[in-house]
Amino acid sequence: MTQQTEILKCDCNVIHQEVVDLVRTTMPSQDKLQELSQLFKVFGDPTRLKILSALFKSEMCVCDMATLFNMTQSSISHQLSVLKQARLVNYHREGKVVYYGLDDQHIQQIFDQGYLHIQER
Amino acid sequence: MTQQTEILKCDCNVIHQEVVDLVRTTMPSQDKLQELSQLFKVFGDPTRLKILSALFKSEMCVCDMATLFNMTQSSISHQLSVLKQARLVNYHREGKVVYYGLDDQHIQQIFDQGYLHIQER
DNA sequence: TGAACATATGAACAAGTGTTCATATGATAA
DNA sequence: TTATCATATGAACACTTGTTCATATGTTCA
Repeated sequence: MTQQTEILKCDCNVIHQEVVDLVRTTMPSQDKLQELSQLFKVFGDPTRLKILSALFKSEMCVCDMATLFNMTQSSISHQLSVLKQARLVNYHREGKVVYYGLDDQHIQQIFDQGYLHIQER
Repeated sequence: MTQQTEILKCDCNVIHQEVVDLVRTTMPSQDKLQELSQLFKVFGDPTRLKILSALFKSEMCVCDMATLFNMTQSSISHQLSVLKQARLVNYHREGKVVYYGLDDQHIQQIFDQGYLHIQER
C-alpha cells in the first residue's frame, strides 16, 4: 500500500507513483545519508584537503603545516580539530610538539563501508 | 633552495624543514584542491545525496522527488540547480514536466580523474 | 619557580548555505 | 486568449562555517 499518512509539502500532483514507490524501497536511511553527507562536508574544504593530502605523505606537526600552507597556526589547529572529530587524523605529543597523522584504521573502515573510495592517481 | 620569499604567517619555528620540503613537492595544485573540495561540497548535503541516490535508480521529475522526500518543490528545484551547475545531473523537458537524470558522462569523467570512486554496496 | 614556546580554544565576524515565500516562466488545453 | 499546472528563480531569513585575534594550556629548560 502506498503511504497516505505523509504530509504533502509538494503542491503539485504526483506524476509517476510507480517510480516514487520503486525508488522509496531502495533509498538509504536518513541516518546513513546524514552520516555520509557529514563525511563529504569534511572533505569539502580546501584547507582540510590540503592537510589530508600532506599527511598522506608524512606525519607532520602543526607548525610544519602552518609553514607549508602559509596559514596561521590557529587556523590549522581549528581544522585539525574538525578532522580529529571526524576521526580522519590522530596525533601523539612529543614534548611541546604534537604530531598529526592519518587515522588509517578509521579511514579504512570508511572505505570498507563501500560508499566511497579515494585512490591515488 | 628553500623558499624564503614566502610570507610567514606561522608564528612558530619550523620544526622539520625536510618534511615540509618533501611534502611541498608532492602537493596537488591549489586549483586541483579547489576543484576537488568544490565537488565534495556538492555531495556534502543530505538533500542532494538523496536526489543523486534516487536518480541512480530512476529518472524522475521534480514533483516525484518533492513527493518522495516530502519537501517543497522549490527546495528540490534549487538543489537541482546546484547539481546541474556541477554537471552531476541533466534533464529533458516533456511538455510541462521536466525529467532529471544523472549526467553519466560527466560522472564517469570525474571518476576517470582518479581522485575518487563511489561504489554500490 | 618563571620564561619561552607549541598548540588549543573561545569569541567575534564576515561570508556562505539551505529553506521558504512570492512570483515568474513556459507549456498545455479549453 | 485565458486558466491551469510544472518548474524556476529572486529575495529574505536563520543558520553554519572558516578565519582571526586574544588568550589559555601544557611542556621544557634555565
